[in-house]
Amino acid sequence: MEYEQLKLENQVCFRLYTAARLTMGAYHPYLDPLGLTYPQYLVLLVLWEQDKQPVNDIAHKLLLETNTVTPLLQRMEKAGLVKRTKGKEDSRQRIVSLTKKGIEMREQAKHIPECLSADIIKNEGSVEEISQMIPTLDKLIEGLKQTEKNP
Amino acid sequence: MEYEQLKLENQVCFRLYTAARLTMGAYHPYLDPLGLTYPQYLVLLVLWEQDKQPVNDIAHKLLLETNTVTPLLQRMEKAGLVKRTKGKEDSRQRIVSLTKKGIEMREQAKHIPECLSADIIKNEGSVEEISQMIPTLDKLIEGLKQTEKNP
DNA sequence: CTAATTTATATCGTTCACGATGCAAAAGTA
DNA sequence: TACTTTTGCATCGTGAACGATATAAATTAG
Repeated sequence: MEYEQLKLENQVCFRLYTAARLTMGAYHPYLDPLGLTYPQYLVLLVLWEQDKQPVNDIAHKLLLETNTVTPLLQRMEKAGLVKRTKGKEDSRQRIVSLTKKGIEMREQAKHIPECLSADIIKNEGSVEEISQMIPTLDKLIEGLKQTEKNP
Repeated sequence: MEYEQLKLENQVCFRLYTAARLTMGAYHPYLDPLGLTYPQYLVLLVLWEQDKQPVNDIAHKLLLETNTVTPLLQRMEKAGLVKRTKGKEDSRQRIVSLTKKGIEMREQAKHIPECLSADIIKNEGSVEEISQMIPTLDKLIEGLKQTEKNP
């Protein structure tokens, strides 16, 4: 068959795309009550590890463009989760810091990872098997990061 | 450490999310010249396997909602790739069929899968290793599909 | 020290992705 | 047959994601 490789069934990328979407969906039961979206949750993960970071650092850690992160942070500021202040040394920078609400949310989010693990176990597929993908995904991501740069 | 599990580094989901985004980005060099986006390419994959399908079938195969697929198809119709006609038996249905342009594009897209494989090989990480994720991703997707249904 | 360049962020336009809602056709029920 | 429910698709609003472009501050070059 000449077009065998164009079959959906044979495509890893489609699976990645779908798995990522459905996974984000699996967060809904836990993030909705907190009024968070998944990308907003990711920003909080970054800030919980280290508060007071410029936009660029956050974007870099999430492998996102700043023009994605900026509106995200604006919405999070409006929601009272973070504040954005001008950098002191470099006044081009916007330093993003957690508000009291943003800090406190960590406590409420503490159990989300294990809840998700439990959900995944419940519906077939072990967490171990999924964790085994980590090194491969990391290599894939690392490779694709390079591809972006080299035309 | 109490919040160890909230570290970005320990999260499979973030890797899936990132890998999926970067992978879609890797399609750009091949899809842009054809004037296609990745989801539009996916719709074409579905239609190339079987022409003349109702919106629902396409959405179901891509695991998307119809309210995502409908505007997608409207844009593809405007681009002259598909046409949408009322179903004969069930007039609620919209049957999506390939135009001449949509059919011919298959020939131009034929080599995209191998191009992508080549790109991935080039930047570290073998295709074999990535293909090994397929069964796990399939189980994960199957599990998450169930989770959607059961509250 | 002025001019050109780079950097950090923001804005805009387009395309997904999806929950909520609407609507008309079909199917099921009384 | 009339009525209710379900189904298939569309519309609307919101939040990403990102290319292109803009702007101001910092850096570098001359």
